[in-house]
Amino acid sequence: MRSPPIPPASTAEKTSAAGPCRHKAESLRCLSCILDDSEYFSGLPLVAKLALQQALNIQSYGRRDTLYVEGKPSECLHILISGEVKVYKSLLDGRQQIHKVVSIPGDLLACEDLFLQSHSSTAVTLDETKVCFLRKNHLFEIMGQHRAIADTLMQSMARNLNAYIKHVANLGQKTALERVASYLVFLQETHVERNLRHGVLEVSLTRAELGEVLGVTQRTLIRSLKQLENTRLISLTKDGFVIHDAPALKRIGEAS
Amino acid sequence: MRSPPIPPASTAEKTSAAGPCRHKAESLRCLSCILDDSEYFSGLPLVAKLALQQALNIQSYGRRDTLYVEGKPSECLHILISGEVKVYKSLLDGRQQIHKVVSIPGDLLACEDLFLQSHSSTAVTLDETKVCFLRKNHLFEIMGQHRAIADTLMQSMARNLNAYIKHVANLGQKTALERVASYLVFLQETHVERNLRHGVLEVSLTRAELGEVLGVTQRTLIRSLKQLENTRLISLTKDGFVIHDAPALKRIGEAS
DNA sequence: CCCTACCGGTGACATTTGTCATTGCTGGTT
DNA sequence: AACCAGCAATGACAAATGTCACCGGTAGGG
Repeated sequence: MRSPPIPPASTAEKTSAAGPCRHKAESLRCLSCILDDSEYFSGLPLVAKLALQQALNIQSYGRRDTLYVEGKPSECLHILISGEVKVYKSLLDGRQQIHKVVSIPGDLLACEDLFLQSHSSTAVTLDETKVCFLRKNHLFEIMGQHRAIADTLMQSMARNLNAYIKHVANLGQKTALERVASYLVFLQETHVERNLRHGVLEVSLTRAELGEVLGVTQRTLIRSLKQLENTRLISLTKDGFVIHDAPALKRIGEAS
Repeated sequence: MRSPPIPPASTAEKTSAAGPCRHKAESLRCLSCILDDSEYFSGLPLVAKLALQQALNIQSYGRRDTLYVEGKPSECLHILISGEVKVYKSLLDGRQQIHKVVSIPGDLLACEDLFLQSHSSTAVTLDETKVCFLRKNHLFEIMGQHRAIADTLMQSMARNLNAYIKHVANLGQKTALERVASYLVFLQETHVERNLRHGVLEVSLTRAELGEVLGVTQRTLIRSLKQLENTRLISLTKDGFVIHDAPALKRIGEAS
């Protein structure tokens, strides 16, 4: 009974212009540095990284392109190179629940669907985005040869699991204001060396989407933001949020 | 601002009376059949199972005993043998969010904390319960020798992850009634060969706890149950729920 | 036996959140 | 310049949910 149904998926094939992969020379060169830069993969032994590299393919997407769709067969694991992707589930009447926004290079996409026949959620880019992907059977094969890769994957899954646990705690027992506050703190903490320009927290989600992350409507999201602004904890600027009093925000959003 | 704070933890050491582990002869005999019975471990090669068995210890708990506490060092992985355990997080003011109720023999407890220094949640028994546990360093050692165990663990983690994803979808975008309906369906589906006696769905949670699972207060939980009863979809009996029209419930709780 | 504690359930009311219609701003297009 | 689409924001009102005080049954303990 809310927003209109899911927009049609405009799958992309184009190799878009602004590839923010720090190197001009694409392909292997780029892949190799992805693995090195990533907090998760950089610890792998060299042979393992090489084996991975050879199985990877790069793909570029534009804004609001679809990576994969809920219910469709799940065949690949994706690794984010650059850009941002929202991952969500839809209800029949159009309500959407955004589970996460994946924006850290090296983060995995669809790793929760690794042992499932089909995708449990839909992934759509927010920006120009590059990912590399890896067929499941290929991955399992490599994992058999390199234990370190299985370990890495398991840790990544554990991290994911803990993110979801935190999300459940937020959605389950907090008021709208508390959710907003703790999400802002979360954003600031995770984006501190990246999307934070001149103290302004840039967010690529619309107000409605932010609401879908936090399980509230656009109306109450705005109400809560306003309330935080009125109490001087944040400011709303044209291109993002400015956080004035992070400790106070943290206190409001406090769970345990 | 709601219920009183967390009850004190009365850790148990007793070997309680009603050990529902199908065999009288405890110890190794029992452990071996746990691994065989469990959907997750039964597929393991024999050597792997033997290695696991030797690292396991059995522990018995009474009702409302604490297995582990949020924030305390996380040192073991637990495997449920029998009984039921609720896993939850607390907010400062006493609000609790129950993440899951673990009740299937062979299910893992604290596997989300495997790579964490301390437990991210608290686990308390609902019934007389037996678990076996396994020190982390021991586990990692065994995993190194038997790849199959690492695989099993990863799959278990993936299953867990998907359960949380489903939970997020419920809590995020559904009304109280929808949550209750989909939880009842979930209970019926997962407990169909176990807790379902004469068509009555027995639940060991209080109304307040059920509310904490679904992220609503006791009051609205009861309201929703009543509404479902008034529309003849379920009945409330002294010892549980009777589901009359599962398809209709499913339709109400439908996400996708 | 009474007493008490706990649990399920209810009513009345307060508060929060959702719905809907509307405004104004902005950037892009013609 | 005129127009349009998309987004942020607001007000008024409706509906859902939470809070609180209370009742009644029941199981366990002295």
